[in-house]
Amino acid sequence: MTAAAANQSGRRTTHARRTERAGIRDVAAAAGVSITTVSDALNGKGRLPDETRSKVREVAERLGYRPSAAARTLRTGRSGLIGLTVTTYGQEPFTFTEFAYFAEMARAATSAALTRGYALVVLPATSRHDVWSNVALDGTVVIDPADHDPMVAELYRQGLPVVSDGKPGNCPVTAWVDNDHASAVLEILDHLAEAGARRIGLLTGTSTDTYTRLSTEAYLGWCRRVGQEPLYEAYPAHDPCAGAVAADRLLARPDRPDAVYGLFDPNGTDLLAAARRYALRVPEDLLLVCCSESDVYASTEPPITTLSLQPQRIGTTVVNLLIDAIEGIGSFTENPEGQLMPTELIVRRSSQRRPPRTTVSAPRVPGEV
Amino acid sequence: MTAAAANQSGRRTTHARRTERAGIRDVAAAAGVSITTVSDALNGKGRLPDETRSKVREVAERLGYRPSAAARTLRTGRSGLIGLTVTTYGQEPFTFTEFAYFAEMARAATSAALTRGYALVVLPATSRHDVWSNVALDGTVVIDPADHDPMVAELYRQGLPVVSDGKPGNCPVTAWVDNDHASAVLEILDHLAEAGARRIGLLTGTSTDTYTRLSTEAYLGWCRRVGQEPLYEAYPAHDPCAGAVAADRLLARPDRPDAVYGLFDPNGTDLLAAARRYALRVPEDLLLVCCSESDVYASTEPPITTLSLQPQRIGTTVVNLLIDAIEGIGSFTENPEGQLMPTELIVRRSSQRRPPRTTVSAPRVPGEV
DNA sequence: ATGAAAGCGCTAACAC
DNA sequence: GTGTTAGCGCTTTCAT
Repeated sequence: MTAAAANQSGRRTTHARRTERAGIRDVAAAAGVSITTVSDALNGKGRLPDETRSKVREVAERLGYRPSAAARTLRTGRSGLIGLTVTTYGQEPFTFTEFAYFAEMARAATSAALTRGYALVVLPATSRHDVWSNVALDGTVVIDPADHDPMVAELYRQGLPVVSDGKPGNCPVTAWVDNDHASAVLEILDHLAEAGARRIGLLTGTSTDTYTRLSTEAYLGWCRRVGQEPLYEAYPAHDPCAGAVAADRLLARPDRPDAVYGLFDPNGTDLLAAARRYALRVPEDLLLVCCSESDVYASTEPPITTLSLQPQRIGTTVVNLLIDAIEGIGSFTENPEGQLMPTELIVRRSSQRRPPRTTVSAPRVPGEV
Repeated sequence: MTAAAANQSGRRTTHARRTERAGIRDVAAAAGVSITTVSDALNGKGRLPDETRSKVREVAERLGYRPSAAARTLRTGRSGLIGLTVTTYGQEPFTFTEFAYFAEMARAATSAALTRGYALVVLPATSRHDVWSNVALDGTVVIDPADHDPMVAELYRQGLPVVSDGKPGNCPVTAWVDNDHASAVLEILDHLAEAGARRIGLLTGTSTDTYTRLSTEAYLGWCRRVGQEPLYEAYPAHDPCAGAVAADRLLARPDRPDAVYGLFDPNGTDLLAAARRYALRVPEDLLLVCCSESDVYASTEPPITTLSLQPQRIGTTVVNLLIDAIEGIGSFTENPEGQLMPTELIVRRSSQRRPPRTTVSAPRVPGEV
């Protein structure tokens, strides 16, 4: 045993081993090497003979040694943690996963982070300040930042990379990713018009996030262009009851639309229920499209056409951009890189006046099995 | 300026200020106090005059000082981070939020953690080992641990508190929470029998988790008791397509059930679709109940009776138990505390042969508005 | 090829 | 009341 090892273990014992877990010094002492060698052996660094390396590994294993993440973080300045900040709607406590979009996006983001060796922490923008300051982040994903988002500004000041889901209004993000919401809406409106709609209504939200704003603007622009009177109802998107009421109101109007596009997830079922109340057949009397990530719409009666924003893709991309920024040495550009991701229109019966010929086999009935 | 301050700032400058951010020493120097005073002032500790306290706060604010979470964690042994481990089903990459149950549970857990000043990290049990060892956790919530779960054993060895969602088979958890799955199933079967069902079928899973096992056993026991031939189809619960097929198969049997309980979320819509294919009216020809947290079943045609496992409640409870264990000084008991949480049966039309009198107003029709 | 020593930035014990 | 000092457990530079 070297003098150093004796010294170290001596110090340990005098402190009456207040920690149960083995530390790097214990491993070094047990293996008869220095802590440097242990560190290098375990991290695959330095130029040690394979013999030493495996010896150290074996001893570490035997002692059940687990390096301290805290110490490593302090020393290297990297925590391996990235934040996911969800803008909470209204005064709701925490609406994460309220919409399937967030749930899917968060899942993909978590998954992508893990693949690259990072863990992901969900931290609502409105969290207690002490929570934010208590967790060491290497960077943050921000969903739909506000125009002059103070939190993004603060993160920027701290020198942390920030990537946003949703084109940022006026804040210093490293990169951003978004759908082309305007195009998506126009595609849907054209699709409905082609299916015979003459008066297309919109179920939209009252909040001012980019998605709602861009989509509504695109709708209004389209109406202006084709000379249709806008027919829409807006409601606070975070309130599911309000959504059902708004759907009902839209179909109760004297100038009732013959097609509706709903911007939020549960609008499809709400509109379907409302249509039933007014004895409107879908798609004969009313064409329906809804923006949603849920596959329940594949088996409603009738199945409802949906627009998917592909949150998995966005979540994955956003995280990878962030980790690139973290690992790439200061790729801070004054003008952030932005990229638009495609959406996917899944056409089902609710938006087609006459069902197209498909290759799908006819529904089985008993006896035909 | 004290000698110490001069010395500190001197050291800083010689290092050519490699960090941009202000440290505690900078604040101390600028405020003309020692770093201890800064620490105490900012953390509300020690016995400082309010004057000093506010002075330090002001200086810290002016300098944009943010304490280093990494250093604090290393020093105090507390990271303020708790893990949420999701058992992934089969070979699927990461099924978190696949079922609304997980999504809801995770949301509630995150929220509860934040309320108590902790952040939550989602870490699948199968994550790369380096991710696990890279994040300093104060404790972990484990969803549905396996019988002799190696991960739980490892966490226990590390001295970390573990609380499980789902009664643990044989592993050392600090506490656990679960629903009374057996009772819930019996309640549903009785409910269906009361509504006139003579042959109740079950849509169940092939995996061996506690939920599936207990529920299926309860069903089989009930059948034995009332003398009904068991009628069930099992499928890998993580595969939505398999669910639709299994639903179809169950209704295609020559000994077709006149009521079905589905253990997993999308079974309701699948069964409804299958019923339509076989021209079965719900609830007249087929009674339906499904275990789900989704409210789409309130507006299907007909609305479907669901069993809610109350994941929000479970998520909240589990996190609070964990944080209690973290903050309470070693409340490790040999026999972990377990508690059963109630489930909620939400009765809708799909499980009632004749609709009960309700106080709900009749659906509005145009003109009545 | 290996080891000694210097901190990372903070908190807490103790001295004044 | 306030300051000095000793580490928390690692990684890394530099010397050998």
